[in-house]
Amino acid sequence: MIAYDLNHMESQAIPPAKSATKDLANAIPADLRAQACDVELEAGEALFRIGGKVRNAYLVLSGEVRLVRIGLGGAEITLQRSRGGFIAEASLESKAYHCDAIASAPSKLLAFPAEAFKAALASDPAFCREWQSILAREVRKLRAQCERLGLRSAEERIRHYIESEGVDGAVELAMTKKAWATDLGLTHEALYRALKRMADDGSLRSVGSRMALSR
Amino acid sequence: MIAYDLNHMESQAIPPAKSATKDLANAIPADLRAQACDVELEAGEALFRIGGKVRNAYLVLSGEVRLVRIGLGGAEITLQRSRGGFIAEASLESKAYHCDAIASAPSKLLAFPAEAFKAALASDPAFCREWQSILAREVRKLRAQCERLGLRSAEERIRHYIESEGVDGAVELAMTKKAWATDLGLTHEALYRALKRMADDGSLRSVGSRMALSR
DNA sequence: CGTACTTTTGAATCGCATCAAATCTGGTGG
DNA sequence: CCACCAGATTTGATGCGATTCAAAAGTACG
Repeated sequence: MIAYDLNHMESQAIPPAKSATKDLANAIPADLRAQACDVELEAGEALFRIGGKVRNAYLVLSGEVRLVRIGLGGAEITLQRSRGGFIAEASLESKAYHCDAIASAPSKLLAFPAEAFKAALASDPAFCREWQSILAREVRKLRAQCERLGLRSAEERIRHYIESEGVDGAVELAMTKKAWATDLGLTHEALYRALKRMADDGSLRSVGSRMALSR
Repeated sequence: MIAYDLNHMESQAIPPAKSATKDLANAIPADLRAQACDVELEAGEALFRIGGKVRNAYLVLSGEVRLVRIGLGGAEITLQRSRGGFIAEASLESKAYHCDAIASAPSKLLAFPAEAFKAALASDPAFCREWQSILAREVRKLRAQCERLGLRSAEERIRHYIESEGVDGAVELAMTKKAWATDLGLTHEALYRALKRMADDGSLRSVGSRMALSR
């Protein structure tokens, strides 16, 4: 039994699924949906372990699940973190898992039998198209995220986020600023300060959770 | 006509396609492959422009192509950067492009007619599966990359890279260290210094382009 | 054998992380 | 309704590590 770093555990329940997750659930054919099981995990509990046989496709409904591998020095390496949406879908093709999946907060998920999932993909052209579309959207979002994290300053990342996720230089944040900071690869302090600087010099107007760039 | 930031232009030709790109090309059915056109771009040249009709799926063989949007203040926002592999594949579903595609180095690509591409996906189950598998791999790679860029120190990113991209705590780098630094979201100086520190304290052994973690 | 680029090292600076602590806010139970 | 609590939001002080600017040495290739 491996002890996981408790720094990554959220002490409190994480808000319910985002709307996007609901869309995902709707994309699933009824007959496949009927075969899904509910899974509930406590913080720190494992969904699967490295070497385990791939039996299911998992959809995270709420909470947070991380894919983790233990490195040489015993340090843990997070490969993916899901707070809604599919997790480890790339493992569907493998026989066995190449990492551990650990809930870092109390989480609810849906488990679809892997065989049924693959069969549905093969036999249901609409689902197949939908699945490709889901993957393609995910790829686009992740690429933008990588570009953003490659930027050096807090302000550049904020601008990039608003310009790429928002419309016309404005976004309605769907999360707390603290969570946003994590998404941007910043500490919350750095984010607050950068926002203040931008508000002060007039390049950003912020009302509640709506952020709009100026000029 | 929009002038693009020349800082992002590579003055020199970028090495030929990685082996992964070759695999991609092989995944494409012969009849689709036969319909592909070669495209060559000079540095700074546009592959397509925002608002343009989506006519093709593009595979970058060599060089570098960036998807770029111009923000409010005239600053450019890079959404994706491809140095091999498909680019803008998420746009296949759209009618028109929502960003510009600019070569930042002399580049060669293949253009597949979008209709033929989609038809092949629909009619060729093997290609459809292969395409899903390509997307899933891409998703996995990008998620690992995002996790890596979220790490705060150069050393952590190096460890993460080696542990997640390599085998048994060792990788054979397929690029120059300078290019690696960009992948890691670091300046090349920061990478060289971090590598030296790690070599000095014995946590990394490096022979040529092979990097191995110790302990 | 010269040119272009990578690799390496140095010095100075700046921005972000870190540690601390005070307020604010929404939700809970008495 | 109010007291209370857990997080979120802010602000401050400090230090470290990465960026930046510079320049030298190494290397591949025509």
